[in-house]
Amino acid sequence: MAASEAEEDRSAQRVRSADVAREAGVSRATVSYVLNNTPGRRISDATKVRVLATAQRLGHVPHASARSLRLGRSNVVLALVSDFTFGYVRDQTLEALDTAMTKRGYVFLVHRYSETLRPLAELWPLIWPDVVVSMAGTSVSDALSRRDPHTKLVEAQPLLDQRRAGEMQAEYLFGKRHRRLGYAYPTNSNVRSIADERLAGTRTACERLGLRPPVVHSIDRNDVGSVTRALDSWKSEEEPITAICAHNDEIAVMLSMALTSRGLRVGHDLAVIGIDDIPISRLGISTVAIDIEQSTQRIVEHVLAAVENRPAKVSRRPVLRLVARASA
Amino acid sequence: MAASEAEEDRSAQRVRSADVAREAGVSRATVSYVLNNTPGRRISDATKVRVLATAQRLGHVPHASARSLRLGRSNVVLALVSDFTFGYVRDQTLEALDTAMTKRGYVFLVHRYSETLRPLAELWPLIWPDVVVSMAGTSVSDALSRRDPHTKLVEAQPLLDQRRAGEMQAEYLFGKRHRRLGYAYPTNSNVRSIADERLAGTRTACERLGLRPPVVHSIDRNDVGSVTRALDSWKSEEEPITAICAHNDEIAVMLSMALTSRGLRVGHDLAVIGIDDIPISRLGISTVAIDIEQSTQRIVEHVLAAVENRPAKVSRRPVLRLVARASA
DNA sequence: TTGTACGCGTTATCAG
DNA sequence: CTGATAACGCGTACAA
Repeated sequence: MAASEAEEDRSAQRVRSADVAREAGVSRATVSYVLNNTPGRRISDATKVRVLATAQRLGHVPHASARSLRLGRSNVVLALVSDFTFGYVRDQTLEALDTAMTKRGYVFLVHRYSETLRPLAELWPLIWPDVVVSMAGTSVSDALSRRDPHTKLVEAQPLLDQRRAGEMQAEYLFGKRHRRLGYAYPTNSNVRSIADERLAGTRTACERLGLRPPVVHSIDRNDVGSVTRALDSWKSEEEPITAICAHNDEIAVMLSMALTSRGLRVGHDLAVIGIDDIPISRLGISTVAIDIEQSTQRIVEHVLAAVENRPAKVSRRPVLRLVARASA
Repeated sequence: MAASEAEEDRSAQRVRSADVAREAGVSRATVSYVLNNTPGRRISDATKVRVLATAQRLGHVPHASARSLRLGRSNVVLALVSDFTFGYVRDQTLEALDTAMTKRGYVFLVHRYSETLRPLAELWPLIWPDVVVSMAGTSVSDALSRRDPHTKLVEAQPLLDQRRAGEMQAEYLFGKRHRRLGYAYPTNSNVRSIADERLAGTRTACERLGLRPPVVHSIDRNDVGSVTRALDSWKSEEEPITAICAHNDEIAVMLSMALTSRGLRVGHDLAVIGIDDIPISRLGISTVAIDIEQSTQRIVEHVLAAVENRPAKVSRRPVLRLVARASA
C-alpha cells in the first residue's frame, strides 16, 4: 500500500535534473551543461545526445524557481499595465510582444500594477523579471531604475508620438473649413498621460492655425450620460462648434452613436475624428491611424535590445496616417 | 575604489532574511517564524516586534523563488487567457479577481496560453501557480488536472449560462413579433466555445418557439467587409429576416453602425440585439445584460474556495437580464 | 529559540 | 578534452 502510494506520488512528482542524470548515467553537472549548451564547456556528442534524449523521454523541465534562485534572474518578461481595459492597439502590441518573447524562451506575463495595491518595491522580489515593459504610462521609470540596475525597463508610451496625433486631428479639421473645435477627453485616469499629450497636440495645432482653444468636455466610457451632456454643452456654445476631436476611436464611435440616436448625422450635423483606426471605425469614422505593424515592431525591437544588452535600432518611419471617412 | 563599488553593490543588493536576523540579533529561523506567523510556534512579543521592525527598516522582502523552491508552490494566481482582446466583461472580471487575490497576498498574473506556442507541460514548471483561472474557454482542464494534483483549477466559463443568454435573445425577439431571425456569429476562434453555446441557446429557443433555425453569418471584428456581406446575405433571403441576434454587443454595435452608414435605421429597418450590456450599447442597443457584480463575485468565490481548499458556495441568483432599447 | 538539512539547478574547481 | 564533486542562492521547518 505504502509502496504503491509512494510510487504514485513519485510519478506525479516533477522530474528533476538528478533523475535525468541518473537515468543517463552522468552527473547533474553534465545534464546542466548539455541542457544549457553552456559556452566554454565541451561535451562529447554521444553524451549530449544521450542526455537530451533522456530529458525528453522523462519530460524534464527545469524548475524555474531553482534556476531563478541561483541566477538571480527569472527568464520573465513582465508587462505592467494600469488597467485590464485594453484597447485595440494595446491588444495588438501585447500579442506581438508575447509571441516574440515566447519564441525566444521567455515567459511573458501581464500584471496590473498599482502602487497603492502593491508597491513596486514589493512586486520586485516576487518576480525578479529580466525585462519590464511598462504600458502603464505612469512614471514607473524612477521607482524602477534605482531599484535594480540589472533589470531593464522599456517604456512603451514614448515610442509613439501621441502629441502629433492630436495635431493631425486639428489640422485635418481645419483643412475641412472647421474653425471652432470641441475636444472629447477621457475621464479614465489610467490613460491620462496619453490623453494629455494628445490634447496638448490639438491645442498646439489650434494655436498655430489661429483657432481658439478647443472646448474640452470629459467622456466617461462607462457613462453614456457624459456623452449626452457633452453634446449638449457643445451645442450651447455661442460660437458654434462644428467638429470634435475625440481622444480615441472608441469615444468617436460613442459620439457617433449618440448623434444617431438623436436623429442627427455624424459628418453632417457634427464632424468627428478619432485616433487609432480600430476596426469598427472603418464603418465611417475619420481617424488618425496608427500603423500597428510599425509601432508594434518598434516596441518589440526595444524590448529585444534591452534583453540583448544593446542599443535599440531606432526606426523613424512614420507611424501615423490620416484616414478620411464619412464622419469628418 | 573597489571598496566603494562593493559598498554600492551591497546597497543595491537585496536584503536577505539573514540580514534581518543578524541586525535583530536572532536566528534566521526566528525571522522566518515571525514573518510567516507560523502556527504552532510561540515567539515572545518582544522579539516579534523587534524582528518586524528590523525587517521593515531594512526593507526586507522574501525572495519568492527561494520560498517557492522550498514550498513547492509559488503564491501565484495565474489567469490563462487565449487572447489579449478582452471584452468589457472579461476586463471587469480580471480586475475584480486581481484586487481580491492581491489583497490576500497573492500575485495575480495574466498569461496568454497557447498550446502550440508553449504547451501546458512546459508552462507548468515555470510558474507552479497555486491556482489557475482558465478564461481561455478551451479544455485546459484535462491537460491540467492530471499534471499536478496540488494545483487548483477554476474554469471561468461554465460559471455563466451562455446558452441561456442566447435563448433570451430569441425569446425577446419572438415576443416582438419577429418570426425569422439572423445570427451574427464571431469568426474569432478564441471565443468559439462561448459563441457555440450562445448560438446553441438561440437555436434551441427557435425550435421550441416553432421558428426556423436562425440564418447564421460570420462577423470578423477586424474586417468590416464581413458586416456588409452579412447584411447583404440576410437581405437577399427569400423569406425576409427582420431581426438579428448578435454574439455580443460589440458585433451588435458594428451592425448598427453599418446600417447607419447605409442610411438605414437600426430597430426600424432591422432589429438587433446583443449580449453583455457594454457601456456603448446603452446608446440604444437592446441586449442581454450580464450582472457584472454577480458574475464577478461568483468567480472570485470559486477561486477563493480553491485557494482555501473548501467547496465553493454556489449562488444561484440570476445573472442575466434582458434590457430593451431602441434597436429591437 | 536555534542549528541545520532541504528544495533544485548552476558553475567554479578538480580529477581522469 | 571530458566529466565529476561540491558549494551556493534563500527561505522553511524539523529536531534539538
